[in-house]
Amino acid sequence: MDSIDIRILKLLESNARMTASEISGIVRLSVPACSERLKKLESSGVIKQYTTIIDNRYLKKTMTAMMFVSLERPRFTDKFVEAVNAEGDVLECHYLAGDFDYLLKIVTENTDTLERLLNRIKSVQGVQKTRTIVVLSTVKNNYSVSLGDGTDA
Amino acid sequence: MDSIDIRILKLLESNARMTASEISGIVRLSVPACSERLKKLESSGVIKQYTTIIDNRYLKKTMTAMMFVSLERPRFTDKFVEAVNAEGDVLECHYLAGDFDYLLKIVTENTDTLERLLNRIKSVQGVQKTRTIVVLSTVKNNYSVSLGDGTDA
DNA sequence: CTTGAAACGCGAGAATC
DNA sequence: GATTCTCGCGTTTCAAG
Repeated sequence: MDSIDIRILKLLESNARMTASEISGIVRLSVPACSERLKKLESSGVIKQYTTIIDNRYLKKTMTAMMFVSLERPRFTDKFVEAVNAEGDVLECHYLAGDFDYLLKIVTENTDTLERLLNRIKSVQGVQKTRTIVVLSTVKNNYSVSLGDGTDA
Repeated sequence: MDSIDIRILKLLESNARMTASEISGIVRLSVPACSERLKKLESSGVIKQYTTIIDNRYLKKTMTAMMFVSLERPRFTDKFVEAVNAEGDVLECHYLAGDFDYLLKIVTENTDTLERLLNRIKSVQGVQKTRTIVVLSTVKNNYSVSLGDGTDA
Protein backbone atom coordinates (compact mmCIF):
# COMPACT_ATOMS: atom_id res chain seq x y z
CA MET A 1 0.00 0.00 0.00
CA ASP A 2 1.94 3.01 -1.25
CA SER A 3 0.75 6.46 -2.20
CA ILE A 4 -0.24 5.31 -5.67
CA ASP A 5 -2.57 2.70 -4.20
CA ILE A 6 -4.09 5.43 -2.06
CA ARG A 7 -4.68 7.54 -5.14
CA ILE A 8 -6.28 4.61 -6.94
CA LEU A 9 -8.56 3.98 -3.98
CA LYS A 10 -9.48 7.63 -3.86
CA LEU A 11 -10.46 7.57 -7.52
CA LEU A 12 -12.52 4.42 -7.06
CA GLU A 13 -14.14 5.94 -4.02
CA SER A 14 -15.38 8.82 -6.14
CA ASN A 15 -16.43 6.53 -8.97
CA ALA A 16 -16.38 2.77 -8.64
CA ARG A 17 -17.03 2.24 -12.34
CA MET A 18 -13.82 3.92 -13.44
CA THR A 19 -11.90 1.71 -15.86
CA ALA A 20 -8.31 0.66 -15.38
CA SER A 21 -7.24 2.71 -18.37
CA GLU A 22 -8.91 5.84 -17.01
CA ILE A 23 -7.13 5.33 -13.71
CA SER A 24 -3.81 4.65 -15.41
CA GLY A 25 -4.05 7.95 -17.22
CA ILE A 26 -4.58 9.88 -14.01
CA VAL A 27 -2.03 8.17 -11.79
CA ARG A 28 0.48 7.98 -14.64
CA LEU A 29 0.94 4.26 -14.68
CA SER A 30 0.62 1.76 -17.48
CA VAL A 31 -2.67 -0.06 -17.83
CA PRO A 32 -1.29 -3.50 -16.87
CA ALA A 33 0.39 -2.04 -13.78
CA CYS A 34 -2.89 -0.44 -12.78
CA SER A 35 -4.85 -3.60 -13.38
CA GLU A 36 -2.47 -5.56 -11.22
CA ARG A 37 -2.74 -3.09 -8.35
CA LEU A 38 -6.49 -3.18 -8.69
CA LYS A 39 -6.60 -6.95 -8.46
CA LYS A 40 -4.32 -6.94 -5.45
CA LEU A 41 -6.44 -4.35 -3.69
CA GLU A 42 -9.50 -6.47 -4.36
CA SER A 43 -8.07 -9.86 -3.41
CA SER A 44 -6.30 -8.58 -0.31
CA GLY A 45 -9.57 -7.24 1.04
CA VAL A 46 -8.59 -3.58 1.11
CA ILE A 47 -11.49 -3.01 -1.27
CA LYS A 48 -14.45 -4.45 0.56
CA GLN A 49 -17.14 -3.70 -1.96
CA TYR A 50 -18.06 -1.71 -5.01
CA THR A 51 -21.49 -0.35 -4.30
CA THR A 52 -24.06 2.02 -5.68
CA ILE A 53 -25.61 4.77 -3.61
CA ILE A 54 -29.25 5.26 -4.45
CA ASP A 55 -30.95 8.54 -3.72
CA ASN A 56 -33.42 7.78 -0.96
CA ARG A 57 -35.76 10.46 -2.29
CA TYR A 58 -36.59 8.25 -5.26
CA LEU A 59 -37.40 5.42 -2.89
CA LYS A 60 -39.66 7.76 -0.92
CA LYS A 61 -37.51 7.19 2.14
CA THR A 62 -36.94 10.73 3.24
CA MET A 63 -36.95 10.33 6.97
CA THR A 64 -33.88 9.49 9.00
CA ALA A 65 -33.83 8.64 12.68
CA MET A 66 -31.43 7.36 15.30
CA MET A 67 -32.76 4.80 17.72
CA PHE A 68 -31.06 3.79 20.93
CA VAL A 69 -31.99 0.37 22.26
CA SER A 70 -31.21 -1.39 25.51
CA LEU A 71 -31.57 -5.10 26.10
CA GLU A 72 -32.44 -6.68 29.42
CA ARG A 73 -29.72 -9.28 29.23
CA PRO A 74 -26.94 -10.22 26.79
CA ARG A 75 -28.64 -13.52 26.10
CA PHE A 76 -31.25 -11.69 24.01
CA THR A 77 -28.53 -10.44 21.67
CA ASP A 78 -28.90 -13.09 18.98
CA LYS A 79 -32.63 -12.56 18.58
CA PHE A 80 -32.17 -8.81 18.49
CA VAL A 81 -29.40 -8.92 15.89
CA GLU A 82 -31.54 -11.22 13.79
CA ALA A 83 -34.48 -8.84 14.00
CA VAL A 84 -32.31 -5.87 13.11
CA ASN A 85 -30.89 -7.63 10.08
CA ALA A 86 -34.38 -8.42 8.89
CA GLU A 87 -35.39 -4.75 8.96
CA GLY A 88 -34.55 -3.18 5.63
CA ASP A 89 -34.99 0.34 6.96
CA VAL A 90 -32.33 -0.22 9.61
CA LEU A 91 -29.14 0.71 7.82
CA GLU A 92 -26.72 0.52 10.70
CA CYS A 93 -26.59 -1.13 14.09
CA HIS A 94 -23.75 -0.43 16.50
CA TYR A 95 -23.08 -2.02 19.84
CA LEU A 96 -22.22 0.72 22.30
CA ALA A 97 -20.13 1.27 25.39
CA GLY A 98 -22.55 3.37 27.33
CA ASP A 99 -25.96 3.89 28.75
CA PHE A 100 -27.74 2.21 25.85
CA ASP A 101 -26.63 -1.04 24.26
CA TYR A 102 -27.30 -0.30 20.61
CA LEU A 103 -27.63 2.58 18.22
CA LEU A 104 -29.66 2.03 15.07
CA LYS A 105 -29.62 4.29 12.07
CA ILE A 106 -32.98 4.21 10.35
CA VAL A 107 -34.04 5.51 6.95
CA THR A 108 -37.73 5.20 6.33
CA GLU A 109 -40.72 6.75 4.59
CA ASN A 110 -42.45 8.83 7.24
CA THR A 111 -43.53 8.97 10.85
CA ASP A 112 -46.04 6.17 10.26
CA THR A 113 -43.46 3.70 9.05
CA LEU A 114 -41.10 4.87 11.78
CA GLU A 115 -43.75 4.27 14.38
CA ARG A 116 -44.44 0.79 13.10
CA LEU A 117 -40.73 0.01 13.00
CA LEU A 118 -40.33 1.31 16.53
CA ASN A 119 -43.14 -0.94 17.67
CA ARG A 120 -41.59 -3.94 15.96
CA ILE A 121 -38.27 -3.23 17.65
CA LYS A 122 -39.95 -2.79 20.99
CA SER A 123 -41.67 -6.15 20.60
CA VAL A 124 -38.41 -8.00 20.09
CA GLN A 125 -37.76 -10.23 23.07
CA GLY A 126 -35.47 -8.62 25.60
CA VAL A 127 -35.79 -5.03 24.40
CA GLN A 128 -36.07 -3.01 27.57
CA LYS A 129 -35.76 0.62 26.65
CA THR A 130 -35.57 2.71 23.50
CA ARG A 131 -34.99 6.32 22.68
CA THR A 132 -35.56 7.67 19.18
CA ILE A 133 -34.10 10.87 17.82
CA VAL A 134 -35.34 12.30 14.55
CA VAL A 135 -32.75 13.63 12.12
CA LEU A 136 -33.75 16.98 10.65
CA SER A 137 -31.06 17.15 8.02
CA THR A 138 -27.82 15.45 7.14
CA VAL A 139 -24.85 17.78 6.83
CA LYS A 140 -22.28 15.20 5.82
CA ASN A 141 -22.57 11.61 4.73
CA ASN A 142 -19.46 9.79 3.59
CA TYR A 143 -19.31 6.05 3.18
CA SER A 144 -15.66 5.40 3.76
CA VAL A 145 -12.82 7.12 5.54
CA SER A 146 -11.28 10.01 3.62
CA LEU A 147 -7.99 9.11 2.04
CA GLY A 148 -6.28 12.48 1.96
CA ASP A 149 -4.58 13.63 -1.21
CA GLY A 150 -2.24 10.67 -1.59
CA THR A 151 0.87 12.70 -0.92
CA ASP A 152 1.36 11.03 2.42
CA ALA A 153 0.47 7.60 3.91
CA MET B 1 -39.05 3.06 -12.17
CA ASP B 2 -40.53 -0.40 -12.58
CA SER B 3 -39.54 -3.67 -10.99
CA ILE B 4 -36.80 -4.27 -13.54
CA ASP B 5 -35.16 -0.98 -12.57
CA ILE B 6 -35.31 -2.07 -8.96
CA ARG B 7 -33.61 -5.32 -9.82
CA ILE B 8 -30.91 -3.48 -11.76
CA LEU B 9 -30.32 -1.16 -8.80
CA LYS B 10 -30.13 -4.12 -6.48
CA LEU B 11 -27.48 -5.74 -8.63
CA LEU B 12 -25.46 -2.54 -8.81
CA GLU B 13 -25.79 -2.13 -5.08
CA SER B 14 -24.11 -5.47 -4.57
CA ASN B 15 -21.47 -4.77 -7.21
CA ALA B 16 -21.16 -1.38 -8.83
CA ARG B 17 -18.69 -2.65 -11.42
CA MET B 18 -21.13 -5.07 -12.99
CA THR B 19 -21.25 -4.65 -16.76
CA ALA B 20 -24.41 -3.98 -18.72
CA SER B 21 -24.17 -7.36 -20.40
CA GLU B 22 -23.87 -9.14 -17.07
CA ILE B 23 -26.95 -7.32 -15.84
CA SER B 24 -28.85 -8.01 -19.04
CA GLY B 25 -28.27 -11.72 -18.59
CA ILE B 26 -29.67 -11.70 -15.09
CA VAL B 27 -32.71 -9.49 -15.62
CA ARG B 28 -33.44 -11.09 -19.01
CA LEU B 29 -33.27 -7.98 -21.09
CA SER B 30 -31.25 -7.14 -24.17
CA VAL B 31 -27.96 -5.35 -23.65
CA PRO B 32 -29.03 -2.10 -25.35
CA ALA B 33 -32.20 -2.01 -23.25
CA CYS B 34 -30.14 -2.44 -20.12
CA SER B 35 -27.67 0.23 -21.11
CA GLU B 36 -30.47 2.68 -21.69
CA ARG B 37 -32.05 1.99 -18.31
CA LEU B 38 -28.66 2.40 -16.71
CA LYS B 39 -28.09 5.76 -18.30
CA LYS B 40 -31.54 6.93 -17.31
CA LEU B 41 -31.03 5.85 -13.73
CA GLU B 42 -27.76 7.77 -13.70
CA SER B 43 -28.94 10.94 -15.39
CA SER B 44 -32.19 11.13 -13.44
CA GLY B 45 -30.27 11.08 -10.18
CA VAL B 46 -31.71 7.83 -8.84
CA ILE B 47 -28.15 6.57 -8.80
CA LYS B 48 -26.32 9.12 -6.71
CA GLN B 49 -22.88 7.60 -6.83
CA TYR B 50 -20.86 4.52 -7.58
CA THR B 51 -18.48 4.18 -4.71
CA THR B 52 -15.91 1.84 -3.27
CA ILE B 53 -15.98 0.70 0.32
CA ILE B 54 -12.52 0.41 1.76
CA ASP B 55 -11.86 -1.81 4.74
CA ASN B 56 -10.99 0.55 7.55
CA ARG B 57 -8.70 -2.06 9.07
CA TYR B 58 -6.22 -1.52 6.26
CA LEU B 59 -6.28 2.19 6.94
CA LYS B 60 -5.62 1.46 10.61
CA LYS B 61 -8.90 3.16 11.46
CA THR B 62 -10.40 0.57 13.72
CA MET B 63 -12.16 2.77 16.22
CA THR B 64 -15.69 4.06 15.74
CA ALA B 65 -17.41 6.59 17.96
CA MET B 66 -20.57 8.64 18.02
CA MET B 67 -20.25 12.23 19.15
CA PHE B 68 -23.13 14.45 20.14
CA VAL B 69 -22.51 18.16 19.86
CA SER B 70 -24.53 21.17 20.95
CA LEU B 71 -23.98 24.70 19.72
CA GLU B 72 -24.63 27.83 21.74
CA ARG B 73 -26.52 29.56 18.99
CA PRO B 74 -27.57 28.76 15.42
CA ARG B 75 -25.31 31.53 14.13
CA PHE B 76 -22.32 29.26 14.80
CA THR B 77 -23.68 26.66 12.41
CA ASP B 78 -21.68 27.66 9.35
CA LYS B 79 -18.34 27.51 11.13
CA PHE B 80 -19.22 24.20 12.69
CA VAL B 81 -20.32 22.62 9.41
CA GLU B 82 -17.13 23.85 7.82
CA ALA B 83 -15.04 22.32 10.61
CA VAL B 84 -16.90 19.02 10.36
CA ASN B 85 -16.39 18.84 6.62
CA ALA B 86 -12.68 19.42 7.07
CA GLU B 87 -12.37 16.45 9.42
CA GLY B 88 -11.69 13.33 7.41
CA ASP B 89 -12.46 11.03 10.31
CA VAL B 90 -15.96 12.45 10.65
CA LEU B 91 -17.97 10.33 8.25
CA GLU B 92 -21.42 11.59 9.05
CA CYS B 93 -22.97 14.65 10.60
CA HIS B 94 -26.68 14.84 11.28
CA TYR B 95 -28.66 17.76 12.59
CA LEU B 96 -30.99 16.52 15.29
CA ALA B 97 -34.36 17.28 16.74
CA GLY B 98 -33.52 16.77 20.38
CA ASP B 99 -31.36 17.52 23.32
CA PHE B 100 -28.18 17.76 21.28
CA ASP B 101 -27.90 19.60 17.99
CA TYR B 102 -25.64 17.26 16.03
CA LEU B 103 -24.60 13.65 15.91
CA LEU B 104 -21.24 12.86 14.35
CA LYS B 105 -20.11 9.41 13.30
CA ILE B 106 -16.38 9.11 13.67
CA VAL B 107 -13.99 6.46 12.39
CA THR B 108 -10.47 6.96 13.60
CA GLU B 109 -7.25 5.19 14.58
CA ASN B 110 -7.34 4.97 18.36
CA THR B 111 -8.19 6.78 21.55
CA ASP B 112 -5.37 9.25 20.97
CA THR B 113 -6.64 10.39 17.61
CA LEU B 114 -10.18 10.40 18.99
CA GLU B 115 -9.06 12.59 21.87
CA ARG B 116 -7.37 15.04 19.55
CA LEU B 117 -10.41 15.13 17.29
CA LEU B 118 -12.65 15.70 20.27
CA ASN B 119 -10.48 18.59 21.35
CA ARG B 120 -10.56 20.10 17.88
CA ILE B 121 -14.35 19.86 17.83
CA LYS B 122 -14.58 21.38 21.29
CA SER B 123 -12.45 24.32 20.17
CA VAL B 124 -14.76 25.18 17.29
CA GLN B 125 -16.45 28.48 18.03
CA GLY B 126 -19.90 28.01 19.52
CA VAL B 127 -19.52 24.39 20.60
CA GLN B 128 -21.11 24.25 24.01
CA LYS B 129 -21.44 20.65 24.98
CA THR B 130 -20.35 17.27 23.65
CA ARG B 131 -20.94 13.67 24.55
CA THR B 132 -18.95 10.89 22.99
CA ILE B 133 -19.99 7.25 22.87
CA VAL B 134 -17.53 4.58 21.83
CA VAL B 135 -18.75 1.88 19.47
CA LEU B 136 -17.65 -1.58 20.56
CA SER B 137 -18.69 -3.40 17.42
CA THR B 138 -20.82 -2.85 14.37
CA VAL B 139 -23.55 -5.40 13.85
CA LYS B 140 -24.93 -4.04 10.60
CA ASN B 141 -23.65 -1.46 8.17
CA ASN B 142 -25.51 -0.90 4.93
CA TYR B 143 -24.90 2.06 2.72
CA SER B 144 -28.23 2.39 1.01
CA VAL B 145 -31.80 1.40 1.75
CA SER B 146 -32.62 -2.23 1.00
CA LEU B 147 -34.53 -2.69 -2.20
CA GLY B 148 -36.49 -5.81 -1.44
CA ASP B 149 -36.58 -8.61 -3.98
CA GLY B 150 -37.96 -6.59 -6.88
CA THR B 151 -41.26 -8.41 -6.92
CA ASP B 152 -43.06 -5.35 -5.62
CA ALA B 153 -42.51 -1.56 -5.77
C1' DC C 1 -39.06 -3.76 -26.35
C1' DT C 2 -36.36 -7.14 -29.73
C1' DT C 3 -32.28 -8.85 -32.91
C1' DG C 4 -28.18 -8.07 -35.65
C1' DA C 5 -24.16 -5.67 -37.42
C1' DA C 6 -20.37 -2.45 -37.35
C1' DA C 7 -16.93 0.40 -34.90
C1' DC C 8 -14.60 1.52 -30.94
C1' DG C 9 -12.49 0.89 -26.51
C1' DC C 10 -11.12 -1.91 -22.80
C1' DG C 11 -8.90 -5.87 -20.40
C1' DA C 12 -5.87 -9.91 -20.25
C1' DG C 13 -1.78 -12.21 -21.53
C1' DA C 14 2.71 -12.82 -23.39
C1' DA C 15 7.01 -11.02 -24.91
C1' DT C 16 10.44 -7.62 -24.27
C1' DC C 17 13.27 -3.95 -22.21
C1' DG D 1 8.11 -1.02 -13.15
C1' DA D 2 7.05 0.42 -19.11
C1' DT D 3 5.93 -1.02 -23.91
C1' DT D 4 3.91 -3.28 -27.63
C1' DC D 5 1.08 -6.62 -29.79
C1' DT D 6 -2.77 -9.65 -30.08
C1' DC D 7 -7.15 -11.56 -28.90
C1' DG D 8 -11.64 -11.66 -26.97
C1' DC D 9 -15.25 -9.19 -24.90
C1' DG D 10 -18.20 -5.25 -23.64
C1' DT D 11 -20.25 -0.98 -25.13
C1' DT D 12 -22.47 2.14 -28.25
C1' DT D 13 -24.95 3.27 -31.99
C1' DC D 14 -27.13 2.26 -35.81
C1' DA D 15 -30.64 -0.24 -38.48
C1' DA D 16 -34.99 -2.85 -38.92
C1' DG D 17 -38.89 -5.47 -36.94
